[in-house]
Order: sequence, then C-alpha cells, then structure tokens
Amino acid sequence: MATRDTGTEQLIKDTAKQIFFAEGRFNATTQDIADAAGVARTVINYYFRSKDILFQQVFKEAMADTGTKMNEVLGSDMPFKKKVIAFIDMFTAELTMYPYKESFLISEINAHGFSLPTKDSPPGMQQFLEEVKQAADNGEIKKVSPINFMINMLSLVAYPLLTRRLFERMLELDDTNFEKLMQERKKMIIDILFS
Amino acid sequence: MATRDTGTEQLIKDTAKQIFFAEGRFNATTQDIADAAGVARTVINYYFRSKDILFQQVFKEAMADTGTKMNEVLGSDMPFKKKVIAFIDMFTAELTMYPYKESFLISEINAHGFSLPTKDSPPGMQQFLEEVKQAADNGEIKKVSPINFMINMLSLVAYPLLTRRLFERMLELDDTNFEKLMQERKKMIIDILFS
DNA sequence: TATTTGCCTGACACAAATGTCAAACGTTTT
DNA sequence: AAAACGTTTGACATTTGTGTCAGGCAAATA
Repeated sequence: MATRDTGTEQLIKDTAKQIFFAEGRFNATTQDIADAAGVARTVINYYFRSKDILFQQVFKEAMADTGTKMNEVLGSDMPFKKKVIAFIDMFTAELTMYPYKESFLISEINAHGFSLPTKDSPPGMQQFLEEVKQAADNGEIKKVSPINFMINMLSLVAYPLLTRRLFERMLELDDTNFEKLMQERKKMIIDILFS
Repeated sequence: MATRDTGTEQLIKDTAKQIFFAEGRFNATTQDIADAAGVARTVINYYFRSKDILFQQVFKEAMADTGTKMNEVLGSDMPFKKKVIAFIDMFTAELTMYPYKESFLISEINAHGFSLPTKDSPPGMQQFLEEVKQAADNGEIKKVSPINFMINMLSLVAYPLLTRRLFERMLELDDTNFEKLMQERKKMIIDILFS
C-alpha cells in the first residue's frame, strides 16, 4: 500500500516512549499520547489498530534497542577495562535519558504477559562473560563469578538512576547535586569493580 | 461508629499490596483487587470511598513501613559491620517479598503526584551515615563518601531483585538458580563493601 | 424477642477510555 | 483536470471502570 510517510507513525511511537520511559507515566491513555504528539487520537488506531498493539510495538522496539546497544559495546574488541568504562558510560546515558524504561518493561510483562523475544542471550554478552572470566584469572579483577561481576556493574549504575526521585527526597539533594553525585560515582564504580 | 472489625478493611489493603508490590500489576482495577480478596467490589467503596483513597492509603502505609524498618536497623546500636549485614538481610527479605514496591511507589509519584510524607530523612539514616564516616576514618572500610556507601549497599542488593524477570531471561536462570545466586551475592556484597 | 447497628450485596447510574466509520482533505498519478 | 490514494478528522458506538444507593443480612444490644 505504498506508504506516503508523513512521519506520523514514528512520531507516535517516539511520543509514547517519551511518556513511558522518560516521564514514567505508565497509565497514560491513548488520548494522552495523541495530545502530546499533537495528533488526533484516532490516528493511533489508524496506524496501530489498537492501544495494545502500539504498546507491544513500543515494548518490542525498546527491548531490541537495549539489546543492540549492549551487544555493540559488550561484543566489541576493546581491551577489557576500556570496555567496562564504555559500557558504564553507555548505560548511564541510556538511563539518564529513559530512567523508567526497565520498570515499564517489567510492569508490562506482569500486566500483559509480554514474552521477551530474546531467543537466547545476545552473543556480545557471552563474549563479555568470557572476558570477565579471563580478567579474573589474570588478576585484573578480583575473583568473582562472571555473572556476579555483570550484575554488580549493572546494579551500581542503574539503581540510583532508577530510584532517583526517592533518593533525591531521602538524601535531600537537588538536581544539580544529584548529577554531580552520579559523575563521582562513575569513577568509584570502576574502582570497586577493579579493586 | 464503633467498628465491628471483620478484618475486611485490612484484607483489602493486604490484597492490594500483594497485587501491586508482589505481582507488579500496577494497573489492576478495583474489580481485580476485590476478586482477589474475595469480596464484592463495592466493599472497597464502603471502606475507602474511592479507588484513589485506597491507593493513597496503601502508598502511605508502604512508605511508612519501609521507613520504619530501615530506621529500626540503621538506628540500632549494633556494631557497624553487624549492622550492615542485618540491613542487607532485611532489605533482601523485603525485596524478595515485595519486589515491585519501589517501582510502584515511583510510578504513583509520576502518575498522581503523591508527595512523599517524610520531610526530613529519618534519624536512623543520619546516624548510620555518621557511622559510615567513622568506619571510613577507622579504615574499616575504604574511603568513600557515606552517601555513596549507602547507595552501593542499596544498589547491590536491590537491583537484581527488582529486575529479576529480566535477569532470569537474559542469563537463562530458573527460580532455584536465581535464589542460589542471590544467596551467594550476600557474602560477596559484604566483601565489596568492606574491601 | 425486638431493635439497633455495622457490614455487605446487587442493581443502577455515571464517567472514562477505546474502537469504528463515513466523509473530507491534500498529494500523487493518470 | 480528473481520478485514485493515503491520510486525517470528528461524530458516534462500544467497552470498561468507577461510584451511589436502597435494601438485606447477621451480630450485638436492649
């Protein structure tokens, strides 16, 4: 049917991602999304047939996107430590832009039972876990199981960004101080991982 | 009005907590909650007047509950390392029971602008941060800012439990193996914090 | 036993959200 | 210019979720 491509379909998906992943408004209605995108609500039905299908597409793309980004870094041929730093930078940027992405994905899994399309864990991940093992044998890092190393790396970066709002309140930090704290943390995380 | 206390009010709140915090079904309807509790939907209106008020009460209690539990451990007079271990145990148990609690609280803040009641951070927290500073001066732990120590402790415990579903898929773990991994992690986390 | 009182129920009314459709609009094609 | 086509729109219908109410029930009280 030879699309004329007004960019509207993509605009709707991007707007939805903004609302779900950046603003964390998980119960946004199709009207909310349409308003934010500046289009009539029925356009959503025209392009996606139903709200559910829009959600599924956004979900699927988000998963694939995360997978690709991770794979690119973890599967690259950088030296180990450099790779870890690159990953932390990438992951920090990702979570700063879309702090609620993971929470949204998890909540959609619970709400609609969306199954994760990942056939098997991405190849880059396997390669990286192998490299962690080597680094542990080398003595470049402390002896930990590769999986735990991976989890530590993810946790130390992601958690404070995921729970940013709570931290800001609990610790009485404003946005500037929080950003500063996150920058400090990057170095500290490397220290911990390579101690 | 001299309540006769059939336990129904509490049952509804407990059921809501189960659905929100344990099952992660953030868009559950009042009907869902009523069904799970085995009562008619209108009973919810009888006890709470509206869905919003029920949500707010659950939210408020959850926040208070978390605050109390943290305060009890962090404000106790245990020796430092013992206190850290006790905290990790408590926090692990809490997150195993209610993995989606934090996510729910954050999502409600975004959706309904629920304000956090704790104006100032609880006293136990302040005391603990002070003790971290001392431990850093003692050399009992590495030199890190108390806030970062706190964040590290929380992150290493919470993140894998929050994102359990994603991890299980990505790393191809079943429930048993995941639990085992979490037990291993407890010791490892202590190692990291006290290295 | 009769009455009060708190608790619970189902039917109904209302509100909010989603989906459908015919028609209008502006490009592109003929 | 006319026709064809993809896109957009607003009115309408449907579905889903929430709140209200009168009345029924059982335990407590008199």
